[in-house]
Amino acid sequence: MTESPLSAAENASTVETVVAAITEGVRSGLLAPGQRLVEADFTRRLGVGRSSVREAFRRLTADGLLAFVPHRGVSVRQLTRGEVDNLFDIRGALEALAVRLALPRLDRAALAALQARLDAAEAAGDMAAFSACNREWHALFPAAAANPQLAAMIAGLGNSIYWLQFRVLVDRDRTFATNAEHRAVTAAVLAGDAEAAERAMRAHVDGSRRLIQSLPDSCFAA
Amino acid sequence: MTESPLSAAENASTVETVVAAITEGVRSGLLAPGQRLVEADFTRRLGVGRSSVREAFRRLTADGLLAFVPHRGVSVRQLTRGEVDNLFDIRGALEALAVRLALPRLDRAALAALQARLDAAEAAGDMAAFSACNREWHALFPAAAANPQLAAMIAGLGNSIYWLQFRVLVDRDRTFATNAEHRAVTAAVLAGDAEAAERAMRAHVDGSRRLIQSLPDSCFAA
DNA sequence: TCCGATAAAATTGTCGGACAATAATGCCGG
DNA sequence: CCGGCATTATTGTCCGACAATTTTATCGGA
Repeated sequence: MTESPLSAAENASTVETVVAAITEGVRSGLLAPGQRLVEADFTRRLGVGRSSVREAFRRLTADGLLAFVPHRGVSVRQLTRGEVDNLFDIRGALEALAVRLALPRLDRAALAALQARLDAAEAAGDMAAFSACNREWHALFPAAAANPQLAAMIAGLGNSIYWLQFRVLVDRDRTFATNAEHRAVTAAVLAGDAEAAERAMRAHVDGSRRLIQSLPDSCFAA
Repeated sequence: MTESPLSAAENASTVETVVAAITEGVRSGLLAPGQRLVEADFTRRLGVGRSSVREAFRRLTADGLLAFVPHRGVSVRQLTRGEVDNLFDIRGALEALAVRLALPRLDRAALAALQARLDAAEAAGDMAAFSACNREWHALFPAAAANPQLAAMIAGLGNSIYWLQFRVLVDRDRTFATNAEHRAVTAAVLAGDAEAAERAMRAHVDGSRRLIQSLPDSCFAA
């Protein structure tokens, strides 16, 4: 997870270099969703052996970033509308769990951090800053939950739907709605009301789901 | 996911053969938890190349069955008490979600199947049969939920804690308790009460958690 | 004897080549 | 225009090799 965005050929192993390169390509849009990735391509362009490329492919497949079909190689994963919906069901349950687990463990500093991200998101000028604040706010709960496996799962879900994230959030109304939902969760957390916090987080995930589902068919796989 | 229990060397690819062999070894206890697996060992014993063994290792690592450390290879995964507890938190949330999603989709046949597994579990003579019925009963919900990703996640969690399963359930009292918990979930499902069914499933998972946590330290990793 | 440092062995990480198996592509006759 | 066949491209698997790293064995000194 979370490598430095560029220059990955420093202290990392060869396969991690490849993993970083592909991740970068997918996130930057250079590798389009559904696009097929050919081993020989990467061996040449990156100057590494086939072993490393194949292992990187497999690792990214396990992470949900690539899709693998026997005898046909891997391609940048693209989900159907139904699969995205399925993932949002799971995400709702896991994020709610993260909030419930995190709540009794949030100290004064963590609560302040929550509030800070909220304020920063509201004050953000551009979409990149807004998106970054949101991600950081979301990550605070899994981090505080003292459950690394849960955090990894939530991060994995985020990977799977990342390619959709930067098609939305360009909507001014939605930023306001998102801020409001985040405020509702934060308020419940500050009040120490686990039930309400869970409910608010589920509602927030559902809001995000509805937004994503409103995208045109062209954003999804067949 | 879900391979045929035996005779895996027939129509499958080489790496699937290796995967099946290792899975069998772990499940049968031939490969003890924490035991290190050496590539050269399997290349010789199974008569396959290093590529296949390495890929099988990676695939099983992604599945949670093996643990991987760079430059030190893989070993049969063994979890600490805390990690098991973390997984049970996740499992509770996901199984509850599976029940909620499955409930409106269970037709007459599925409900009958639920009841049948329940009855079979109560009538089971030996532990193996009892355990099998329980697994089948549990699997009905993810299957009916029409959410393959959720089913895969729950199956993965099951893999991670499988090595503990056959250390318990040797307790006569616990079989009764398990049956009672399963009956409670089934009853709520038959009544169409999603809230109660979710609660009952959470309670069941927690019962299983308590049982596992009562095992001695020797069953867990450091 | 016990301990730490060094040397040897074992194991993994990566490369390159090779070939069979399978899928994708193009050609050609109908 | 279409179906069947040959060609090509790509993946699946094996092999051998060597560097990097870890583990084990050896040995000298306190």
